[in-house]
Amino acid sequence: MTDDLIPIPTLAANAADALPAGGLAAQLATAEREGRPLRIKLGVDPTSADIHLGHCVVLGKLREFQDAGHTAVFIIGDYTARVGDPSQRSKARPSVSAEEIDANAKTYVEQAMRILDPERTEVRFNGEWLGSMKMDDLFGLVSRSTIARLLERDDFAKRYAANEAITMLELLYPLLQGYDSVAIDADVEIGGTDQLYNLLMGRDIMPSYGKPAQTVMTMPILVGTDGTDKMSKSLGNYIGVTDEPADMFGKTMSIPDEAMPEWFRLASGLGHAEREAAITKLTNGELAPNEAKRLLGRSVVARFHGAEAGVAAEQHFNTVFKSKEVPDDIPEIAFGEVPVNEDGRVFLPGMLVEHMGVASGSEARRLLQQGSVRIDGEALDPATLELDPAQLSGVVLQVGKRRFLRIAADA
RNA sequence: GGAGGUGUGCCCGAGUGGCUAAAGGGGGCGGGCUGUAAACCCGCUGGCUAUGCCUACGAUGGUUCGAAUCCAUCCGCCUCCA
Repeated sequence: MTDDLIPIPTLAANAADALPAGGLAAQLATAEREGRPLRIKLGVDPTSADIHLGHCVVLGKLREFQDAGHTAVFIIGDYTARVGDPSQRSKARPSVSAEEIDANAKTYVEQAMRILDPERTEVRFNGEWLGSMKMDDLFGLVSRSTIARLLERDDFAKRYAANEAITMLELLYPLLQGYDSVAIDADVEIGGTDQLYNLLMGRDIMPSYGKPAQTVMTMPILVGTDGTDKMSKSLGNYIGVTDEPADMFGKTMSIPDEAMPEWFRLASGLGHAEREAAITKLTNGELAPNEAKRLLGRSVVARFHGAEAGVAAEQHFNTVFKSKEVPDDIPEIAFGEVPVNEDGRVFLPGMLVEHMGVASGSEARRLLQQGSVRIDGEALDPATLELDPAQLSGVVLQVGKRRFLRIAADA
């Protein structure tokens, strides 16, 4: 990854790979000499609206390039989203409607700008060139590859071997994505390691369109909060960029210790030197695991909500989980909002569903039976289904460890 | 055009006529423990103001006292041969 003559200090430091060897270094040197920023491509498919820490790995890398003076070309695959990237489809590919795609694209860009520098970002939609592509051009494009070449791709090969369906459309996907690089004159393309094949396809076809082949950089895939699977919304092991600070911190605390180094490198948002220092200290015992994880949690929160929010989130965590006390910043309702039935009593399952985010009355009954409903810290008798409203005046109602509701006193 | 496979709860997956709100696992939730919303242990896990009632095994319609299980038709998904 590093050239003997031209070292790349940090841009490739946490990357999984940068191809071809020395390619990036040469480009950086040329850019420097000519005073021209490189065009760094990142393509995303807006198949889901919200982005999470996993997406932020590549976005963060893109930001690093921006900070080094280069131009980010952020491609929204509004057109390719209709095809569906096969690498994201191990089983059923959720088909997304055009309206959804547009809506997703909007929030996606919005959220990505929390990481990227808008001043140095060019946002493009690939429908711009793919949507108007003529049959002739498409034929020209598809003739640049072969079935054998496409089937080299690992997940195609696996699915083919496992007798799973591969549609023609999916087969086309890498070519379309590769064409994006032609359309926007990419110098470098960034993506997750799962995108390697697609990135290389862009590199492959560019010369035949008379463009210099892009170099590619892949970033490792971030594991989710469970520490095993790739972070994804559908697995529920994610931290969303719009999550509340307390949630971000808590979810970070829940990752397995073994995942910490990787999270420092890919998710913390810390600079190269800082994150490596933390990992070293963690490894040699200078930094206790608990402290390391707290640092990680603060860093993650700080990345999206600012440093003070990171500290506050840690304090909130201490209150709720260490001292098991009621935090200050909890939702509150007026006494009049407490639902009362014809007999003038409070039906607890209804109350919990209405105000505490419990999924159903049956679920609420279960929680009551398990003794997880508390009033001012005191567990309710499992048999209790109804209460006198007066018993809820000016109390804190709690379900489980982290759902709280303050009820104002009766006036 | 022909042959075959398959469709079960959030997911995977057992179940070939009653004991099935449906084994087992995962996930989730709750409790305990803990530096931790980790690991581990235990419990719960369709809905309904509820000692009962309703809905549920791709869909519809049948057979039967009784169906996820049998029959018919249809729909979806997958593979192979041509």
